[in-house]
This record gives sequence, C-alpha cells and structure tokens, in this order.
Amino acid sequence: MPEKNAAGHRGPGRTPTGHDVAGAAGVSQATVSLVLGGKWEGRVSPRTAETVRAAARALGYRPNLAARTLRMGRTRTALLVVPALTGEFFAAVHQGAVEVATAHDFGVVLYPSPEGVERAPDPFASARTALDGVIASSMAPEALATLRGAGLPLVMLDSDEGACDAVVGVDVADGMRQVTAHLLAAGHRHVAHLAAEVDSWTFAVRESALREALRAQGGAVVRTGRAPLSVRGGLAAATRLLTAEGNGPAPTALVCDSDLLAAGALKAARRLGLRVPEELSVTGFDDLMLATAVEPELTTVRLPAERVGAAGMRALLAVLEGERVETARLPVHLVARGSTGPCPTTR
Amino acid sequence: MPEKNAAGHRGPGRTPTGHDVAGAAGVSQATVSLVLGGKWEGRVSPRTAETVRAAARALGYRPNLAARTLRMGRTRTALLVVPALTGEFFAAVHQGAVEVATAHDFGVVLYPSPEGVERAPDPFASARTALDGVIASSMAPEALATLRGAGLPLVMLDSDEGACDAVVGVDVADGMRQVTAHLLAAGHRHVAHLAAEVDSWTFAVRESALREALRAQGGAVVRTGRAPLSVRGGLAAATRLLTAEGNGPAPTALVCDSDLLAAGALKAARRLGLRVPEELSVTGFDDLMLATAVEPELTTVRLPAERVGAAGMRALLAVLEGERVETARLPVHLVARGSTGPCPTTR
DNA sequence: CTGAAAGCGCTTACAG
DNA sequence: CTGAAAGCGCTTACAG
Repeated sequence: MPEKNAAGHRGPGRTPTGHDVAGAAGVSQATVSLVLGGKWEGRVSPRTAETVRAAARALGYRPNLAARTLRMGRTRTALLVVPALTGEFFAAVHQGAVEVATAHDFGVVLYPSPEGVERAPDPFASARTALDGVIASSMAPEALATLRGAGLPLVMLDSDEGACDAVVGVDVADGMRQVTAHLLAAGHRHVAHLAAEVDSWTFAVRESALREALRAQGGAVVRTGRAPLSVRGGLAAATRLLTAEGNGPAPTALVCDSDLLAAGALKAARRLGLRVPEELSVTGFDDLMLATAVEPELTTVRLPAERVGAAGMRALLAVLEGERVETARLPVHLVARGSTGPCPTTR
Repeated sequence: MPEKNAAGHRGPGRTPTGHDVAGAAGVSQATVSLVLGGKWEGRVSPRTAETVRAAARALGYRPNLAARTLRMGRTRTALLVVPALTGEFFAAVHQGAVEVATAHDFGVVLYPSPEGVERAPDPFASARTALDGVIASSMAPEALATLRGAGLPLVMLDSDEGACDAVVGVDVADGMRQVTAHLLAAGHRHVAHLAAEVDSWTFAVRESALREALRAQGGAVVRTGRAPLSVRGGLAAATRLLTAEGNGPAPTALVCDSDLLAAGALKAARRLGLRVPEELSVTGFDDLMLATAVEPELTTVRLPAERVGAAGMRALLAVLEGERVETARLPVHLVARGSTGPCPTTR
C-alpha cells in the first residue's frame, strides 16, 4: 500500500484522491469527477461545482493518470521514433539516462522546455502511460521492426512506406532540383555528388533527384563519392573525389547530401588549396546550425523540421479519429550563401 | 468499453489480458500474474509456468501498464528536464510534435533509437505513466518552478541548488583551470572572456573560475564581452571585444564560454583579418560537433554528457530507494586543437 | 441535480 | 501448488 514513495516524498500523508476531494467538498466522488472533467454543466449545480474546485485546489489534487488511462482505454500518448538525436550535448545526456533507465526497467520521458518567453506547457502533461500510436522517422529502421508487430497506428516521416497509416513527407526531390537550378544558373555543368552512406529513403531520393534534374537541364554528375554521415566522413570522401584523376571532366561543384558532409568538403578543399567558391562551389542540405558556423557559410536546403513534427502529430491524431489522412509533402527551399559562386572559366 | 481503438487497430478483437491468457492456459489469472512477473518459483509448478508462458506468447500478451501502475503506486518513469534540445534537425521535429500534442492534451514520449550496432532497447519500455521523479538541468529554470511544488524526488544536473535530493555536477571550474593553464603555458597573459549571456549556475562558475585561475597564475582577464548563446551572438560580441580601444592591453587569447561563441569568434577574427592561432588564440567549451567542423578546429573542453545523464539517472534511482546520495562532480578535460598557439610576441 | 455501483487489468495477501 | 477476492483511482451509465 504505497501511501508515500520510498524516500518519503510527496509531503505528509497520502497523495489526495478524488475521494478525498469529495469528502472535503461534501459530495460524492462521482460528482468530483464530473466537475473536474468539465462534464458537469446541466448535471451539477454551479455552486456545487465551485465548491468542488475549491476543495481540489486546497488539497492540491491531481487526478491519477494510471487510473484514468485504465478506465478510458486510451493513453493519449504518442511515441516519436527518431534516429539517435544529432550529436549535441543534451542529446547525449538523454542517451546516457536512457541506458541506465533501461537496465533498471525504467522509462525516460523527455521534456524539452521551450526557449525564451513562450508559454511553458505543464511538464506533467508529457507523462502518460503506454502508447496510442507512433510517429517514426524512416531513419530508425531497427526500431521500426519492433513497432510493426504492435499493431499500433503508425505515421511515417519522410518515407514512401506503404505499411503505415499516414505519411508526412518532405519534398527533398524538389530541394535537389532547386540546388541543381542554382548551380546551372551559375554556369556549372560538371557536378560531383557527395552522397551519404545511409540506407534510407530520403538519401535514395536525393541521389536520383539530383541525377535526373541535372540530366534534364544539360548538366551531369561526373563523379559520386559516399561517406558516413559526419564531418570526418565528408572530409575523407571529398578529398578522394577532388583528387581522382582520369575520370572524365573535373567537377566545378560539389553537391553534398548533408551539411555535415559539406562542412567536411570545405575542410578538404582548404587542405587541397582550392578556394571556395572561386574555384569550387559546395552545397549542403538540411540547414543545420553548422551551415552558418563554417566559412564560407553553406548554400544549403532548409528543411521545415518543426513542421514535420507538427504534421506528423496531426496526422496521428487524425488516424486515431478514424479520419482519412492525405499524404503530405512539405515544401523546402534553397538558402543561397557564400559557398557557391559562378563556374570558374579556367580549370 | 474500448475493445479496439477508434481506427480499428490492434488486429481482430480485443487486446489480450491476463484473464485471456489464464483461460488459454487453464489456470487462474493470479497464476498468470505470478508466472509472468517472475515470482512463481516455489509457488507454481514448473510445468504450469511453462504452459502459461506459452499461452502468453501465443496470444501476444502484453501486460497493461496502466493497471500495473495503478496497483503498484509506482510508475517507474523519470522526467528529464533539459533546455530546448540544441538546435538540430530532430530536436526541432520533436519540438513541433510536442506543440501540437500539448494543444490536444497529448504527451510525447521520445525514443532516440541507438546508433550503429548497439542493442535496441524495447521502445515500449520508454512508455510509462506519470512520474516517480525528475532529473533536471539548471538551464531550464521556468520548468523547475513548476516541478518544485510537486514534491517529487528531484536530481539537479550541473547546479549547486540545495532544494533537491541529489546533485550531479560537472567540474566546469576545473575545465576553465585547464584552459587557463594551457594558455599560460603558451605565453598568453592578456585574455578576453566571451561570456554567455545566460543566467545559470554553470556560466557563473565558468566566469569566476577563469578569473580566479588567471589571477592566481599571473594572467588577467583584460576584457569581458557577453553574447547570447549562438554563433551570431559570438560573432557580434567578439567583433566588439577585438576592436575595443583604450581598454588596457590588447588580448592575445579569447576564452569563450561555449563552442558556439567560439565559432562566432573565429568568424569575427577572419573578418578583422586576424589570423588564428598566429595572431589570436581562441578556446571553446563543450566539444560539440561544431568544434571540429570549423577551421581551425577548436581547442575546447570536453564534457562527459552521457555520463552526466547516466549519473543523474543512477542518483534518482538511489533516492527512490531511500539511499543517501553523494554529490558527484564529473571530470572534464581539455582537448587541444588548432585554434590555440603560442602568444604572438608582437602586437 | 446527485449518489451508488460497476468495471478497466493488474498484484498480492489470504485460504485452501 | 493453485484459486477467489480485494483494491489501486478513475469514468460513466443508471437510479433516484
């Protein structure tokens, strides 16, 4: 009978329940539930309702989520499956906490507090039971296998997977088309592609879209290199790409599948004594913070990350309501910066 | 009576309960609970136990977490409170999902799938009810106010707050001492400090530790600039710092409170025609991915982020067991790279 | 307008 | 070795 937790927290005595509130207000527990659940109008007198609210406030009552969930059969919780959070500080903090938690059969709910002056949502709103559905990135395939069998509503992000209830896509193909148009307008015709060595839908699309767009408009991919998705990987692969000989015309532009690779490419160019953008143009993809930290700043494609998350959640809510959900494909746009310039006439 | 959810998922019929397993195995529901809970030895015959396990497997039984939580009074869930995830792609995806979810009174459980070949923990292990305790960064003060009143066990990260049950610190003061020693050994005596304009414990410590260490060893902070925690902010503040006149001796080294600020400082130096590290040394803090993406690569201080998370979780588990928890202070170390060099003799 | 009662799916004494 | 029963705290028909 857990009247308090092991460390004696939650102050003196038990956590108040609806029954306690009922006692304090002189009504039944059912009435408390009705009032606090906002379903009292026409069923409880306004005066009684106010009494109940006052009692709840006085006791610091918080409804027990487990009980509500058990009764309702709905958890109001979604699972967001993403690739390991991009390698920054708090992502790693979270990872470490999850590892220990998992070993102790504990779960970790992450609550990213909003920046600046935005309203702070109640942290406790994030804390719920089990799952009603899943929103998953196509970049986390191992996790997907586990999820598939669960029979939960599933929304895929950035994928063309059929085995799910809705898809929220990002128009990366159009992003590559915009990159292509930008380079062709600057006179480039011979492009090298620094591709991510990652087996996922989004990178397959980037590759085919780039080839197609170039061919359609009179340019060509003259070389392709592959690298693991990191600055180091980009540096090594770009060095190989830029020093390869006898493989047809030398590229005047290097299109990278990600800003990470592009940052590596910038380092490679510098070490090879190639000036960017005078002698070589470089483009990234994603518009990470990195893109404006390096010099020159990267011409890249901005992806509407927050909108992807929002659209994914909306799609899941719609699926749960039994509504039909159209496949969304969110627009992206090119951000031209200093890493691209006119095609050098001599090379 | 929610036999299936609104969209008709979970396959045919109801989600199986312990009672269904009991029926299939020809035992009581209590026996099922004992067996599946691992508490059957000496109470249930091995044969019966095996029958139960087989039936559970056949039905695809998963215990209802809400029911278990309600019965146990423990949720086995921790809340990790951090500042908005550092501005990379999936952090923003998460943010967007949380916003919509919150508006619909939904929670979002984040499950970062592990990179590479590491074992993939069961995604469902992360999905739990309510909270047993909280692990919080001192950089999310607004959220803390809400948490304070809840009476939950609280572990603070990187803080000296007294109003909590345990503290897991990072020895940032020692990090600044290592930076100082590194610069003094290279001959620098006049240091400018590019401080983060963030009101949190960790930055207060960085500032005082730097001043103290320099003074103790014959150097001095000759100028201090403050900037919002971003590359842009660092660029602007570093430009002011490096062009200020008549404020005593010119600095030969710029110590930054974060890699973001240092990346901005590098940009400022380049625009002012100052070569790094020949004419100016720059140091960062945190060792983000950014640190090796920029040129020259940043001399910085590596923080054991994963260990912070792990130690925080461990501390919370200990608090929940009613154990005394000592304040930890995890070590950090300097990573020397290309952005620092010998003090220029002429300036 | 208000209360008594059922039941969500578990775990754990308690009988046998 | 196994089962019947209580009860965790809610929500929601159903009576009155």
